[in-house]
Amino acid sequence: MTEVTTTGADLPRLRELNSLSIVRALRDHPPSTVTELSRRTGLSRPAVDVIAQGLVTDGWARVLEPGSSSAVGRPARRYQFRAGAGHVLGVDVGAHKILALLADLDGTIVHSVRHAVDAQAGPAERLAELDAVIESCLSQAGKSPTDIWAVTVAVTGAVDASGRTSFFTPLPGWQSVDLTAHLAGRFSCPIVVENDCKLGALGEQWQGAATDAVDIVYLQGGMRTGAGLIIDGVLRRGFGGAAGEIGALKQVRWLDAPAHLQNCPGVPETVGPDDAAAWVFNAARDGHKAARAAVNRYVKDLAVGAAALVLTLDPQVVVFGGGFSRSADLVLDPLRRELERLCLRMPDVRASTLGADSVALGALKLALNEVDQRLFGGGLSAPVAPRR
Amino acid sequence: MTEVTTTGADLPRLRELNSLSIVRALRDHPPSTVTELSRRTGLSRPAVDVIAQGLVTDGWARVLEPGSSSAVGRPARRYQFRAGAGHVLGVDVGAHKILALLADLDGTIVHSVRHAVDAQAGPAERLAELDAVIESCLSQAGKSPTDIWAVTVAVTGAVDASGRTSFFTPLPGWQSVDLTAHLAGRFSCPIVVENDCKLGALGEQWQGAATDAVDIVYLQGGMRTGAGLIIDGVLRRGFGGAAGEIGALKQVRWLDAPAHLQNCPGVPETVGPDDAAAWVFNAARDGHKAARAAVNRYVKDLAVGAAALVLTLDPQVVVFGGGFSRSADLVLDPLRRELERLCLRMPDVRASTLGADSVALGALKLALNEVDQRLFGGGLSAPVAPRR
DNA sequence: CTACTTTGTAAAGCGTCAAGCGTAAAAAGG
DNA sequence: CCTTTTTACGCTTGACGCTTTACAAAGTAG
Repeated sequence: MTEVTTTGADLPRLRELNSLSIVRALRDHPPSTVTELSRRTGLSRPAVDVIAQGLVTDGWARVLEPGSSSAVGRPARRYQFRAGAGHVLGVDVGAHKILALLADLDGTIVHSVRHAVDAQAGPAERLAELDAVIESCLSQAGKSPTDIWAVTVAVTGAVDASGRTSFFTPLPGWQSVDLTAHLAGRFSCPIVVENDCKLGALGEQWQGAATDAVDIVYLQGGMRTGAGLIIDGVLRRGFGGAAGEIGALKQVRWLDAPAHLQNCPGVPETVGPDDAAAWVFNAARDGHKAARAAVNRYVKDLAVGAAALVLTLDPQVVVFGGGFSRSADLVLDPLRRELERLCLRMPDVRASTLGADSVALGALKLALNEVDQRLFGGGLSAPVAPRR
Repeated sequence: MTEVTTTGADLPRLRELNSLSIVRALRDHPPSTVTELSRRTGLSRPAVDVIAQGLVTDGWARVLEPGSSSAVGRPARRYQFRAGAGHVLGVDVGAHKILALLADLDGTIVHSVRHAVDAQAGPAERLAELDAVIESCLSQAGKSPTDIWAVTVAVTGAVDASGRTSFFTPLPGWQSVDLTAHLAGRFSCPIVVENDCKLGALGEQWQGAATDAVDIVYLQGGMRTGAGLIIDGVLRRGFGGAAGEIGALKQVRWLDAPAHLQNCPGVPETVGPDDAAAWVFNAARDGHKAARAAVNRYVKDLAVGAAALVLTLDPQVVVFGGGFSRSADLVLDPLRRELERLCLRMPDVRASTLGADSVALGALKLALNEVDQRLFGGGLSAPVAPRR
């Protein structure tokens, strides 16, 4: 499914292309017979056989000798992509928690570690916690940093064009942190830092509520409101990495939208500011009048920005994710009503199915994409970790 | 530069791919020697020679026998892409005029015809005028409809996903018109109907103010305000063809923005409503106080929608086009100031260099793209007009 | 005219894939 | 247990397309 530029191609290149095509077919349906691969790629059986054997000697695939086959006829040898040849790491550095996911090249999650972090923690403390999470995730899975082929870290705030620094962020003291540089000492593989909303969108497209769509607006509803955009199947960063930051427009009341929930009258003293929103949602669900009004005001403000995104992009799907997506049952219907009122063509409005994990999963997916691009983008090199 | 999906490829496919690569190299630098092509494509000289000769016999290229060569060594035979093998038509159906451009496969304009149309004309009259423009454009260039390989028509209003009907439009009585069906009788080639703002964006990217950019927001400023979006080099229509219609949001005062100019106090009675805006711009340029204020109010309203687009997409360039782009000298600076105030990362703000022609040129480009996709998308068929 | 440079073209060699056919390995049926 | 059927394996042959090499052709520079 990947694309290669059409320049002059000679025979070795042709074989490389066909090898790639077999690798892809192998990854899509893990244990495949030669005949299946032949059918899927359009290549002849002998060709597939030779290539598959080459992949085995190169270390890209392993062969499963025929076990108990229930079918009639000679049981076929099966080839399998060696997903365990490399691993990738996706990390979500949030305000309250740090979540690391370790996965193999198939995207199968091997291990995950989640640590709680104080929202007020300074950058040094947060970085130390990040290191601890990564360290324990690797060691508990029995992996070393050299086994990792790509790392993606999700942070709040926009990430600039080089994918390096986040030039503004709500995390205290986080502006001056160069995460890439910080991790460069530990990993020699590619390191990507990306905005959390964008990665949330990627996660929902990969394994969440929008696997069927290619034009997606992902709304992150939480103490901070944001958006991630997928257009024609590809995550869009914008020229300077600031795509989706419609919340910066004052007419779009995203900055103040969560305040409707936090400042809702009737929240007990015992409920902290971080839990106020959850309390309001629960109260609204129970019929609490002021809470319902607060939720409605929140959705009304959310919808203005959402409408701006929808009118700009005309997406197929709008996914509501983020911390408040647990209360999507209260949000979705009024959000739909508002969008119906404001938009020309109504998109499909859905709740996130990944919840709080969407960002880390998106980070994982971006790391996998990075590996794909490096290893399969131009030619098929040996299965070793790419270097920066 | 075009992409092909990586499926299994055999030898004939390889040669097809290389033929394509040569065709492209040939189109980029028209009269090329075999050695040049060999260097550009990476193929060996004999291979290029064989393929080029094949292209000549197929009718895709012609050969120029060596003339007076100033260089040392044996003078080289030169191959040239036969741009005249086919032609495409781009038509802009505006409120006041219909403009048709006829070009060869290189995009070189062979002929153009412009007719004025009464803005109040009904659909029947407008369609008749469209037919007349196309008819005279073809006949004056000595072409018949069978010489045309693709037609694109620009209309105001959104165009739905199938590219067929425009489901709302400011042109009187235009809703019920099925332009594709109307033209299908005359042409057997692909016919595409598209929104004028989107095509304006394409035109500016192709030959206008944004040839260097791949992330472009095109603003159409005129009696109607609209936008076209190019992201990562590709014109984006949105899932339902309604991308860029941010003007439908009431908070974005695009609907009323031109009214600031039309209702400006001090416009003489003798100036009709269609010319009021032009008068106001001229007056503002002469220092007329009320006119300057009206222009500023116009730009302020324009900027809100522009900011929404910029914040959503974070483009590299914003191009100001449409009828008012003749007065870009008055618009650009205040527009920049407003965007600077509203946006996170400031894009490059430029005036259209194509003016009123950008839409028709964009239509031409879309028709050329259509031909490219049909003919060069998968394999290299004979040079004949593609059929729907 | 000769030396030199560059292009055009032919021949040889190699790598890749498709087609075809015999063989191997299992299950099903007698 | 043996035969038949079914499917996969693996080999050979042939065709195709590209590269390399070599050499003739067509110009310029001296």
